Amino acid sequence: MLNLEYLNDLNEAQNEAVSHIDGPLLIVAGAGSGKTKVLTSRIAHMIKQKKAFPNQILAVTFTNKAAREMQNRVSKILGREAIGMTWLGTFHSISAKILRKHAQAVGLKSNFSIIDQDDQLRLIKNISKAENIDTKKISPNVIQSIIDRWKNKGWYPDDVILRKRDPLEKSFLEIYKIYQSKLIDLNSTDFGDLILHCVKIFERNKDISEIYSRNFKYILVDEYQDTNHIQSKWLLHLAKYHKNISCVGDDDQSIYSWRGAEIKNFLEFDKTYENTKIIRLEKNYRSTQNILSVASKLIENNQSRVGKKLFTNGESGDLVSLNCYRSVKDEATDISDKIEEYKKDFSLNNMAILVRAIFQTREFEERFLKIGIPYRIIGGIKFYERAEIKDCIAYLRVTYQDQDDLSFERIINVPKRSIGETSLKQIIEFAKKNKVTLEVSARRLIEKNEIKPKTKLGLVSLLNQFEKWRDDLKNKKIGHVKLLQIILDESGYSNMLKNKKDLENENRIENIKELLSAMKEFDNLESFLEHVSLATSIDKNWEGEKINLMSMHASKGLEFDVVFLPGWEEGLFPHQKSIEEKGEKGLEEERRLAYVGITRAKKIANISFAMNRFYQGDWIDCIASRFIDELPEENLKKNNYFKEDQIDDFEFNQDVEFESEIQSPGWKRYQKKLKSNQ
DNA sequence: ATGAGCTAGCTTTTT
DNA sequence: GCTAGCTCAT
Repeated sequence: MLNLEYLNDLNEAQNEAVSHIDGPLLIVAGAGSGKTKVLTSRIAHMIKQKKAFPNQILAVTFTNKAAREMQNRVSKILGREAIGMTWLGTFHSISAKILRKHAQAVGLKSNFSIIDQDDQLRLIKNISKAENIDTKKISPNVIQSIIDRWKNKGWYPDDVILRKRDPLEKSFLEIYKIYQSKLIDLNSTDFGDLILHCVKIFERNKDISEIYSRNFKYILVDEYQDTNHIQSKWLLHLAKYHKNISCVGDDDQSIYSWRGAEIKNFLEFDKTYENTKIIRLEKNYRSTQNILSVASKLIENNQSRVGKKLFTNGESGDLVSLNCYRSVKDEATDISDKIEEYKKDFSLNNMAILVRAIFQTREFEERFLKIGIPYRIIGGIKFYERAEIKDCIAYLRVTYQDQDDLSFERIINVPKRSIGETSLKQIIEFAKKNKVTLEVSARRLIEKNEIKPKTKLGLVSLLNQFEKWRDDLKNKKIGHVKLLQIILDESGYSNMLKNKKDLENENRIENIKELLSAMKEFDNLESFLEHVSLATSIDKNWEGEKINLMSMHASKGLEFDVVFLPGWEEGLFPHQKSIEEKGEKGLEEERRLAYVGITRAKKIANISFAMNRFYQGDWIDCIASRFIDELPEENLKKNNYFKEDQIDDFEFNQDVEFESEIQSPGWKRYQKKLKSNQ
């Protein structure tokens, strides 16, 4: 007897979406309409109905978190049957998996390194230096974004179509050419390559693409509105044989166009795939009617959208608060007072302050520190992007993959080995001339006795250590955790940290300890390095009771009982830059961001703005965001400051005492400590 | 080879 | 106002 219990739990539209298994399907899923539930139930349904084995289902997400969540929820429904979902993961992780099997088809070895944005930038800087490009005229950041854009379009350097208008593009292309061949030399890929190489392999080797497209009987894609051109092409290849592709998304929540996302993929899905069935999930299970009405009215101001009407059977709930404050400090103060109130009914973990720009969190941090509300900031510097962590990874990579010049360069003089800029330049020049890796170059130069004596000492010992660590890894079969400990001790890295006793270094040591413990989760160095390349954070449980501070972008996919949305001021939200750069399109994306923000709230939403803000060194007067005029009056309750006379009474009053308190070293230390503990 | 001193730029950041 | 990144001096 089939256990179809999971179907009972669904509403009509959801049920239809789950049961419609064959053929292309587009699920337009509004905020809080249970899209993850539908996706996971679909997978369960396919397996239960014996439509496919777990390894014949491809399920793609954008984030590791979403992938993990999906895996967990499928497992919950299926139990043991869910084992073997080998193709559930992010675009990048699945691409990496495919690419490792066929690496030689694009000139790589299967143990290639995956570099992040930081390394990308370093590589571009190196190239610019070598090619005598003035980085002031052509900034590496710009080059990087252009290269990414080209890769998102599916262009290798030879495919690039230049726009005549822009004469600079020609030099960008030159750099791109060098950059790309350099990556191959380094046996490395960047994030864009993972997907681009796959698509190129599929295009050039029909036999390979057929293996995969035949295997994937069913394909499911989450957050489809965020896919870019190359990702949609990637999907097209993989869906070619069975054409059973279902995509879930919400055009109203497309907020990553600056990452190359094209809503076009979503809006034109039914043109790309013939006989597409479209199902709308419009029943919202998350928010109260008032919150939903405010969000819906706002988003109706957007022109380019599929259009859907969200509804709920839930109660109307509290009116959405709309508050005007004299200054940002008043805003922070009043919000913290409200938090104290709400704390009686809700857990701090279920409250969030969502901001447009991350600097806005500062005002709240100061306030929370002052009155002792515990908080955590989500976002900011990612764990694996911290310098000390990247150093560790670089050591491991050099040991594992000797072509990785970027890692070599990173750690060659960390800790200090008297290998200065001149010596490094010498090594780089020689490597370039003889087309060898930096490591080989260094070895040759030593043989030829062309390195300064003092430098030679440090360099020889480092190179010998590489040999030793590789022997530890390959022949002595020392585990990866132990290996890193050995490396840190023998390289002098541990001593370097221990000798400099300040708070920052203590944090670094803590972070490395955390890294070591995270490494234990992996079977071997190989799988750990793969994880590191594609992950950004070590998943920590939300320890303790803390209110959450994060950007609206970071809040996508999350929900909270109580949500505060401060700083709704023209210029900040919608952000000036966004409108300047992308005009009406930019404005609509900002509005979608507002929509995402509001719809995070389950029970209580507080929108606010300040009339005065200290911004980039100046006090500036602010006016309410145009979005505020777009909110429906009947669902709002406004505070007193909306009354004229109150505004006239307003007297500017800068709190000097507080300012001096902020700058005290003790405060900074305290803040640093709190930040590192979150 | 390190640090003081100056300048430019300052949105978001799934991988 | 803050800070990263660079230059120039020691």
